[in-house]
Order: sequence, then structure tokens, then C-alpha cells
Amino acid sequence: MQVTPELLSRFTLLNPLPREALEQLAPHASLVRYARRAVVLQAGVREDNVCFLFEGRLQGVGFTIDGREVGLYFVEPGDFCGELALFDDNPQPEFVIATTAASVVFVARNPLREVMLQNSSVSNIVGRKLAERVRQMTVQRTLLGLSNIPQRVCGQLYLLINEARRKDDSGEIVNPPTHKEIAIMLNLSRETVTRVFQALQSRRIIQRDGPGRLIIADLASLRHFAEGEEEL
Amino acid sequence: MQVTPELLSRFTLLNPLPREALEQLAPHASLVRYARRAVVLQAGVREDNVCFLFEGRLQGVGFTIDGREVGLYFVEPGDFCGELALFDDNPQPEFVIATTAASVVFVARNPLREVMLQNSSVSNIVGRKLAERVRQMTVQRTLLGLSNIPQRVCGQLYLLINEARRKDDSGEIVNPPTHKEIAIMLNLSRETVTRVFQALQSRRIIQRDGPGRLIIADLASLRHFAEGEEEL
DNA sequence: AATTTGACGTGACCGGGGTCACAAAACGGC
DNA sequence: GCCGTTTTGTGACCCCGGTCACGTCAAATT
Repeated sequence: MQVTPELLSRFTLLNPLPREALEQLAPHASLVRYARRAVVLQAGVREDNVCFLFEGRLQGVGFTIDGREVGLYFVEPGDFCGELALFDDNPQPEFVIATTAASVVFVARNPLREVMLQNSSVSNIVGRKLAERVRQMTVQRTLLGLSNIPQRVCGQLYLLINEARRKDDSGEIVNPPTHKEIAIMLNLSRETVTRVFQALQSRRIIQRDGPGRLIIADLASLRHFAEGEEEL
Repeated sequence: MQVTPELLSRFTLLNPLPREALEQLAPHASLVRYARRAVVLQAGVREDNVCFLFEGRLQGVGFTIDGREVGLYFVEPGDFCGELALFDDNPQPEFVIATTAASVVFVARNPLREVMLQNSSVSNIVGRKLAERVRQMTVQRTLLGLSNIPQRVCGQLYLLINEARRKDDSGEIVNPPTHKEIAIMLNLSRETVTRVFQALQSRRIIQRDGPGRLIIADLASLRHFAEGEEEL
């Protein structure tokens, strides 16, 4: 489906671009809808598109040699993935999979790369974004160092809230990831995540609200657990 | 200590730079020696230098809330770290520590950034390097997904050889990391790494050669273990 | 040479999270 | 609404890597 410059400008990465650049990119962009579980980006091959998420949620996923899934990061609406293709011609290192029905905007890599080079301020923006991803990966890796498992889960939950809306002492996660999706992010089994969630629910810290909405009723307590000031 | 353009050009990142750019950078560069265990880059503060490793080995290290060390990556001679400062003003996310006595070349971030911007081909090189780091982190994270622990250790060992010299079916690691340094990379205890090393030594797969040299006698077997085709 | 330090080696114990096996509930499509 | 599919919930068992507590050894420091 065709994409307008206006749609492109709604992404934080592209928003600072001058109008002309957006018009240059629009013909090389397309809007694609994916069902839950669909593969958005393939691992091991050179992907020729950068993928901007419009709605839904994506997850970067790797696989170990013995076939175990490894969760790498989540992509929230407005964010993007597959940006490594802008820097070199090496293959995409991980799969990107839709964890919910999602619509994404693909922008062809070569035109985007040209825009990046011509507009020197833009390559800054892209670089800044990539740097931010490295920081995210570092935080995520540090989470895995926690030997207290409930703490690890709480830390992940807290990160997920940051990415979404957050109020003073409560928050919510729309279309929360499944327990399994969280589990592979944290090197845990799905059952363990379920048990931690149970404990948090019985303490009225989190609360399900129908389908696709998780309410954080007591954000302060969650942070305490995440920071290890209190044991679950 | 003063740094010559020639010294700068010995780093793969800076090597493609034109002579004039190197001369522009040299006055803002300095050679510093560090003892083992010294902190080369501080976490949580804005670092004003990019750090090029001349000799020795560095390790990126994070700390969990409960004080546990988390190994993030190794830096081998010729490589660099602290490059995130080139992209934004946010703090350095992790510590970088010398695992052996090391000499590094600090290049002030602002001049390097300017060289990067003026020489558009150079920003490509930096971006490419950053992309490569993301790929490395992805591989490292995937290693942690392996539930078979000896396999995990073998995989790490194999990565370490790649970064150093490697022949057809044998190799060596000079100044190998300590067991503890490997352990924190893999979310393992030091003892577990020791035991795996013992197993590999008794099978004549690896072999210590005095201080500071680890010989991989049977690279093929090591790869088999790393790929899970054989159980240790 | 004596002392200290840090790395390596090794055994015993134990606890917690993986695994397996189900059951229940929620979801989605028709 | 109904039914297949997916997700969530829960118990029992058990293995294996963490932890602790040493001992050994080589190198650096005095």
C-alpha cells in the first residue's frame, strides 16, 4: 500500500527530515500488515528495507543452535528495526516477529541511505538511534545478571512500562507480551514467569484488565522489587 | 604522552582517514598506560574520549543492582571502545576495565566527531563499526540462551579464537582472560568455568602454555562441542 | 627469601528453576 | 453462541550449577 510523506513524518526518526526528503522517500515506502506471529524480518539474509512500526508490537528474536528462542528486544509503535542495513551489507543478525497483529512501513534501504548521507544532520539522528539501541541492549544484558529471578522479571516489567505510558505511581501496558515472550527475553521458562506474575497479582501490584491490557496498580512496589529493596 | 599520526593510522578505524585528518586529530590524542584492573572508562558519566586499544585487553563490564559483575565484551588490540560518545551526549553505559596491563590511545571526542562529519565516508566507517558491535552483542546474547553449560563455554572460547590468530585446526589465545572474566560474560560462576576447562584439558583439546598463552590443540573438537554435536 | 596476593583447582551440599504433565481459562474465528 | 487453539495456571520431581570452604600454586611485592 502507498505511503504519504505525512505518514513517514510521524516516526520520530524521520520527523526531523525536510519535506523534500520525505517526498523522495515516499515512493520507496510501503505499508504492510502482518498477522500475529508473522516474520517481519528474516535472519541471516541481507534485508533491503528498514522497518518502521506503525501499530502493534514486534520482537527481535534469535535462535540458539539447539533451537531455543532468545528474546532480544521489543519494538514499540513509532520505533523501527532492521537499521543495521543502513550501515553495511551484512545480513540481518536476528529475526523480527510480530507479537501482535501489526502494521509496519517498509522504507527501501538504499534511498534512505542516500537521504542519510546528503542530509548530514540526518545521519546523526540515525547514529543516535543506533547508539540508543546499544544502551538498551546493555541494560537488557545486565538484567540477566540478576540471580534473584522475581527481581529480574520485575525489572523487565518496569522497562516495558517505561516504553509505554506511565503515571506517577501506576501505569499500564497495552497488549502486553505473553509470558513466553517475556521468558525468552530473560532466559527463563514460561512457567517461572507465570509464577512471578501470580505473586505480583496476589499482592495487587499488577492486575489484568480484560484482554490486551495490564494495569500496574502499584508502580512504587514494582520498582522496589526491581531494585531488590524487597524480596518477593 | 604525545601521539603521531602514524600511530593513529595503525587502527583499522582511523586507517582510511586522509593524512590531513590524522594530523588534525593527533594533537588531541594521548597515549596512556594502565595497570591490570584499572578503570579505563567510567560508567554513568559522559566520557569525552574514544578509547583505542594499542596493546593488552579490555573488557566492558556492567554491574547489577546487587553488585554482581556482568561481562559485556572484550576489546582486542586495534579495536576501540567508548564510541557511543561520538553519537550523543548521554553517559557511557558500562565500565571498561583493563584485564591485562594495557596501553590505549585516547582521542578527544569532539575533534573526532568533526572529522567524522566533514569526511562523510568516515562516518560510514564509524557507523559500520557500531553496527558490527550490535551484531557481536547479539551473538553474545544468543550464547546465553544455551542451556548446556559446557557448550556455552566452548562457544565463548571459539569466539575468542576468532578474534585472535587461527590456523586450520588449531589456534591460540595470547593472554587469555581469567576464568572469572569468562564467567561473567556467560552468567556462570568462576568454578563452573574452571571445571569445563579441566574437562577440555583432560581431553587434550586445550592446553596451557606457561603464563599468558592458551593453545587450542583440537579446534575441530572445540567447534563440535560449541555446536552441540557432541556432549561434554 | 619471606610474605602477600590473586588465579586456579576441587569436593560437598543444597536450593531453585527447568521440565513434564495436566487442567483451566481466554481468545479468535465462523 | 460454539469449538479449536493459544495462553495461563499449578503441582511434583529432579538435576545441575551456585555457593561455601578449602587447598595449591605461581607471580608480584616487600
